[in-house]
Amino acid sequence: MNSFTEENYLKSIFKLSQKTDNGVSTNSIAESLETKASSVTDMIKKLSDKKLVNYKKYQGVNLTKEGKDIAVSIIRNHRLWEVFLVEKLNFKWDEVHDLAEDLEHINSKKLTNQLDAFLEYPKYDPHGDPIPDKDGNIHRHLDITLADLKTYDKGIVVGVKEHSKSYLNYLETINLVLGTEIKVNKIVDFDLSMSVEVNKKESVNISHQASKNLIIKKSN
Amino acid sequence: MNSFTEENYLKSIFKLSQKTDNGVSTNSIAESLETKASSVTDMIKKLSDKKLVNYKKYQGVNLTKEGKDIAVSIIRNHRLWEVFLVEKLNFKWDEVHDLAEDLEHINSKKLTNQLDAFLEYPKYDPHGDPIPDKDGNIHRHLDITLADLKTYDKGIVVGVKEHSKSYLNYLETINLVLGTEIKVNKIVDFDLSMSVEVNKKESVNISHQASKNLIIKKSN
DNA sequence: ATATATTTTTAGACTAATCTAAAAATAGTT
DNA sequence: AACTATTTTTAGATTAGTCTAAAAATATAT
Ligand SMILES: [Mn+2]
Ligand SMILES: [Mn+2]
Ligand SMILES: [Mn+2]
Ligand SMILES: [Mn+2]
Repeated sequence: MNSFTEENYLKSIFKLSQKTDNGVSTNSIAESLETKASSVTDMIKKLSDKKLVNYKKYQGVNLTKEGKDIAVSIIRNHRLWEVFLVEKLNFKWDEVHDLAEDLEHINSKKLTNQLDAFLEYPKYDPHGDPIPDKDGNIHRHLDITLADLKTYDKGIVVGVKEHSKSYLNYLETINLVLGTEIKVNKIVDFDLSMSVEVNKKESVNISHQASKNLIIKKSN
Repeated sequence: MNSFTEENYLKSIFKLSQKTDNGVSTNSIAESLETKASSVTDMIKKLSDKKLVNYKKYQGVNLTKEGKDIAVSIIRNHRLWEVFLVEKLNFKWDEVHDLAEDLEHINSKKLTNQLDAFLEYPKYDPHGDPIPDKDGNIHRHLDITLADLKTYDKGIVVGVKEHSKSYLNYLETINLVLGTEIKVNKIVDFDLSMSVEVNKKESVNISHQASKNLIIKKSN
């Protein structure tokens, strides 16, 4: 089987490959895994020997079908466990990621599928990220953020692009959790900060930094 | 923190120390972990440096308070996860041990305690083994096995001393699962095999090998 | 008490994953 | 096209955990 380390590389390469058309660069992997480029090169060779990535020196890597399947199944595990922790064990959405990083490596198709059934086949995790189904299909949200909206646009909060505790905590204090209805009341052209109506009540001020990480489903 | 490997050594030493009054021998650890004595010696030194075991060369080891606490918490995790898998995810009692071997190393007090609460504070795991509570207290069954009973003794199956798939499967085929009422009808003095009445109905024949691994609570 | 058998430890080597420092390849700039 | 900067790879070392083979300590038997 594959080690935890190998699985983390595959997951990282999968996520990075969605942000680029070319191969995934050695440095970008190193950065995302907080390791050194030389370590990445070594691991890439290993994954290449195992036919989990396609690799030509200096050209970056791409996942093979098999490598991608493994990556997606780990992401599926991660997000299902996050749902479990929040829905069944009363964790908050800002507390589950690190635990899921460990739990995602428990390798059992039966466990994953039974957990999925137990949770009644959730489509999204506590951060709005889509959960790949049994066959690896992922239904992504349209990539519209609060920062993309115009004055008087309305919508519903459906996800976050930034998963740090501080950001999630902040959102909670201003009531911008998943499912919240919002309406843009004003956009300050100087710094692109916004005044946003939350659940038809209070207006809150939100920086561009914050608004561009909040995924919205426009509601007309 | 401690690695998976260190945790497995601690767990193994804890279990072995319950079967002996002296220190736990290097060879017994090696056997239980399916490794070599030389590897055990190395690891013991490491655990000793970390003050998790007391060790004098050639004298065997004993857990320190801290080492014991870690071992017990891992056993607590293991057994809670087994309950979860059986009660919530519809696993059979012979399918859960290997998964629990991995899950037990997920290290989070909060996770463990929330899981315990979610399962409504179970006292025993699917094999009848006692689950240590939050403070590490373990309420063991009296160590009476079916093989200890006399003719016409009655009792209830409350646990197993052997956890192999083949034994658990066999018990299921003859309906000797946890909670089953039994009565000893006959003991063959030649091979100590028994004829046992199960749930006041069928009588089954059981070898000594099988009966001495079944833990019974005598019912008068 | 001495010889023999068993257990435990040491010595030295191997693998996976990592690192630093240096070399090689690629990309960007004048 | 030539120089410079950046990225990637290589070379060599390190650490955790393991192994085999041999040495040392302890236990058992005569
Ligand atoms: Mn996460
Ligand atoms: Mn998530
Ligand atoms: Mn078990
Ligand atoms: Mn058990």
